[in-house]
Amino acid sequence: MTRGPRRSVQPDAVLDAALELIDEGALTMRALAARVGLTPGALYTYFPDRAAIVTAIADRLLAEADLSLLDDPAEPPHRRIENYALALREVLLAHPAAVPAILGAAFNGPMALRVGESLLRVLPDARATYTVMVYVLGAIALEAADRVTGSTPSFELDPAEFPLTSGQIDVILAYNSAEQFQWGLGRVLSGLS
Amino acid sequence: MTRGPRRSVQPDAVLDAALELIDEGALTMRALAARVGLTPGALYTYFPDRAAIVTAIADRLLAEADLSLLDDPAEPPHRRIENYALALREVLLAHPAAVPAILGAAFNGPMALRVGESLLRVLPDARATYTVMVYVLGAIALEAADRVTGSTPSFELDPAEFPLTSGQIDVILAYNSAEQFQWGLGRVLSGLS
DNA sequence: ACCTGAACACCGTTCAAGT
DNA sequence: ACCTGAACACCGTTCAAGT
Repeated sequence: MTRGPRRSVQPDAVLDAALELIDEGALTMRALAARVGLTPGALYTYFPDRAAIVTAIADRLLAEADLSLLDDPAEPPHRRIENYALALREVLLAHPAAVPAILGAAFNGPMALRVGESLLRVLPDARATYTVMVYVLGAIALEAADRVTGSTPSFELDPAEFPLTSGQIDVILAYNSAEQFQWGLGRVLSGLS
Repeated sequence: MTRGPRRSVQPDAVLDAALELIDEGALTMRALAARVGLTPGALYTYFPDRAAIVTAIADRLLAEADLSLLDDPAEPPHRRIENYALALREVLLAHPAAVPAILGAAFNGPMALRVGESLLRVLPDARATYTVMVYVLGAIALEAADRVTGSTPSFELDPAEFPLTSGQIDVILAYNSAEQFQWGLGRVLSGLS
């Protein structure tokens, strides 16, 4: 039914290259065109503009986390959410520089709707579902920001001015861990019960 | 002690103009220079680069939320956090386009340390404090993203494919409200008790 | 120290023209 | 429809030269 290959590259290949460039630190139309062997102008046959490429990547990343984890009948509801949240964290933190775009397009893409619907199946109160999404996306966004900036920046910390912060500095430096992520999610879920 | 005015504009005036331009949708060094009556190159006497301007703005916005709300002895701990969180939300959502920068520089600026220390005074467990920050900043980031994109985009929603989403569409459209923000924060805090 | 003018090395996007 | 080549209207940053 589909016509033969008229384009020299597949749209998915363009998105692959675009994600690579984001991971490398800078996505530009010119670099993207060069990577797929095209002229910059030719990209506008594939996507209307740069923003469309970014939101397409956001939706594709969202699709990489296994949504069926939320429907696993072998697990209790809270654990299903935990499993999916951890999977999503893994997928998104593999591409920290792409995370801001995901936050930006969080509820626009088709995949976001599917995630929301699946979450509602296990946590039927929409307010509770939204609270979970806020926690999960917020934690991932903060971790991602930390990774792109280059982790914690030398930390000039005066113990006299910041006694409590200094006293728990070991915990604070461990903020960005799956353990802290999971601990907080557990507290959030318990507060929603 | 300080010398007389050698510069034609104050650094704070540069930041004011920069925030204006962010609010208007695009901060460029050239537009910023024009607004304060300088040549683009002259800006590099004030700030080393564009990124420094953005993080300075982030820290200044963070400073606008009244931190003393966290130490108000007339209020119980949870309500102090609620009051501060609502104040911060108000300050940041007044400049939604600047919010991503705040997320990015969340823990680097001097003001962020002060916020953290104050939070630890009312919620002494660093893990709990971080969980609250994740919720608060996550909620603000999602609301801000929604505002810059231009609120909810026409919403093509098939009730057959997304029955639960459709059934609570009224709640979902009210996601971005101080009420939802406060409700979720209450649940988070109760989970942390 | 502060500022200008001019340059350097880039951007995203458009569009006539070719196939 | 897809693609090239070239242009348009921008960027951030640097730097000699002036005050």
